[in-house]
Amino acid sequence: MKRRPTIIDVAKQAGVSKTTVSRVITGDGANVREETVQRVQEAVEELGYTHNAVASSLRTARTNIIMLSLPDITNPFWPAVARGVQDRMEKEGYAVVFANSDWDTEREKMFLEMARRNRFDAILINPVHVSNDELKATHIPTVLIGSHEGFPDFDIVGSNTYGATQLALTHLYDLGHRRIGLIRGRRESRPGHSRLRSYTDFLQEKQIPLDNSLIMRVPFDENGGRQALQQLLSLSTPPTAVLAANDILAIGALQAAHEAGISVPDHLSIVGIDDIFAASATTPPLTTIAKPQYEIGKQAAEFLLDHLEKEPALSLSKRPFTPRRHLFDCTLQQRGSTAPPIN
Amino acid sequence: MKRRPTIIDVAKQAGVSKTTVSRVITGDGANVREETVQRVQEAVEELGYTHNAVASSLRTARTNIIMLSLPDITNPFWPAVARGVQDRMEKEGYAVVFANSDWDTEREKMFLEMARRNRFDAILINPVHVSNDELKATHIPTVLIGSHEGFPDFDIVGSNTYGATQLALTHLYDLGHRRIGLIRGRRESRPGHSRLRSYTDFLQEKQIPLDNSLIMRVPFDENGGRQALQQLLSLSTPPTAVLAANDILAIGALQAAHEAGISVPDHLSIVGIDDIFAASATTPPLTTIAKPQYEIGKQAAEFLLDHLEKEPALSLSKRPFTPRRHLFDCTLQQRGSTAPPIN
DNA sequence: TTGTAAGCGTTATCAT
DNA sequence: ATGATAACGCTTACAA
Repeated sequence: MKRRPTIIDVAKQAGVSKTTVSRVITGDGANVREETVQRVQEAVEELGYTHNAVASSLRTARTNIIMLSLPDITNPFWPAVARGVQDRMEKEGYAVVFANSDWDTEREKMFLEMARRNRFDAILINPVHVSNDELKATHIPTVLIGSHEGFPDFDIVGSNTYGATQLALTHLYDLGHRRIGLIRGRRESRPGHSRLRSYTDFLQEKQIPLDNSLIMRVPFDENGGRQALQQLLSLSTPPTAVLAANDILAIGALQAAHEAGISVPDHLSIVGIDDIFAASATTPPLTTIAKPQYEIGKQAAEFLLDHLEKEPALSLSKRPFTPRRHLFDCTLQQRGSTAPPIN
Repeated sequence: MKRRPTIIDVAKQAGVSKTTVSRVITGDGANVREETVQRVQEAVEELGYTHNAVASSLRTARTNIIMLSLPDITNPFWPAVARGVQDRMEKEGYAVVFANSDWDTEREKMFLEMARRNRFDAILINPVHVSNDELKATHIPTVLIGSHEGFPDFDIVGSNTYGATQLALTHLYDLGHRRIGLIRGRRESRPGHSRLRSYTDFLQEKQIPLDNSLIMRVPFDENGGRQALQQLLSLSTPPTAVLAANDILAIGALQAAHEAGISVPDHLSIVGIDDIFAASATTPPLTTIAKPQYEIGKQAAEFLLDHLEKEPALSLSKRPFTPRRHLFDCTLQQRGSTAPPIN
């Protein structure tokens, strides 16, 4: 039973000190003779040595691991974002740990604790229940994903949800719709607000009276969308168009429409938000507001790297911190689920 | 600038030795007086101490982190599997690092190297390019996900791809189809084989002559499916039904059919495999073969835990190892994209 | 350019 | 039931 070789073994084999080995391995080769580098590398080969990142982390206080905390990895929106994050962070040598809170408060907090215990270098999070102060208390450099308010102490990357909603509503309005339903996710409290605000602002601007029976609040999944639409259809004067807070809800609504024998877009227009893969696979393909998911992830990583390059521990506490927000604009992805109202 | 408190600080505060603190923290409280436990815990509270997992790992040679290596996290199949893995592993206190190889050989290998350097406790992988021996060389307990052959040294969890294919073909055959196209993914070399074998076996059993022009091999995405179907439709006698190796390909094919003005299922039946979310969102909803994705992930985690509970380092090398394979049966999810052929 | 030696924060071993 | 002390494998002043 041979244990794994350490730098000491390598040092012996190469006939140098472990310091020198360390210098070679960390690429700090600047101050090592070329010939010595060779000898060390040969020894590494021969022994099949692998650098022990754990020991290194203990010494350097950097793990090169970051955490990405998300509410629901099975919503296709997030994997696309995650890829942007990963592509960028990997390039800098960071590994990305996924934390899937499943909308659960305790889990979300547990993950923060995990990040602390494991001394992860940074956190990227779409906060669902966790507060600004709780995030600050981790003392870990953190960047938020999602257009959230109430987080004055952090950089935020997201999309312009307010604008996205306006875009969708304008599209419907221009087609001639005046009675427009809104399907919101129940859990999505914070961004949900910005959608709602955008909705009411829009109605006001267009001088359309607000009808609360047109606003549905349902669980954030396909079935939620289905239920919401069923209820909307049962109104004495149903809407001629519906905006759903995301594509999953919209697809559920679309299915409910099919099931109810309502033809989309002839008798009902439906718009989603996100532009996930499935949006283009429905019939009719879903008109939706596209968010640059990959870019969002990438930009979030970029912000994080800024924090990491400076003094990791101090970035939050010390110098006056002005949070940056990068909200990507969204674009209308016009497909087949919207058309002028029939009458 | 106060550094983070260590067990030494806690020990001082509580008036005990750091050994005792360690005992309390690791839950090894068996041999500590209740009163002492109290004192230590109070000190922990007061100082805001968090256990340093890195230092602990260095000493114990366990990180409580496992790696999940996947080819494409944006294929909705995998997040569902991942959730099963995470739910199970979390319960045992493990964190899960995602590695997204994006079908790239170098990246996949790089991730193995990462797992070694970081001393991850185990690897869960859907191997795309990596070989049995390369996996063995990591000396890290590993379990495979996916129905792969050529990996004699590892436990495998997956689904019965061969059976799934038979199921789909039988369904089409029973509907009356005799000319059935097959759309395979180009990259998916190994499981692709088992689908192909199942396909040819089936034809043979039913005494249908094999027509190679009915077998398409395309990139593993929506566009691949689209292209494949276009080509199949351009044949002098096109197939009356098509089986796609996964739902993404099937959805691409479905779209191509729409675009070509071919009505599904009236003029063409399409079957997918996986039953991802989008499969039920298409019109017509896709008939497909459902795999128990969450269960697959959970079972894989279960196998892994077996390895972890025994001597981690020895599980591969020592005692005679009989690999287990747990292949879940798949079920036909009959929806709207299949019907008897028209003639 | 290279080596010596002192940590990093734990846990394991052995005493007491 | 508790404590002293030696690892764990690496990085980093400081010396040479």
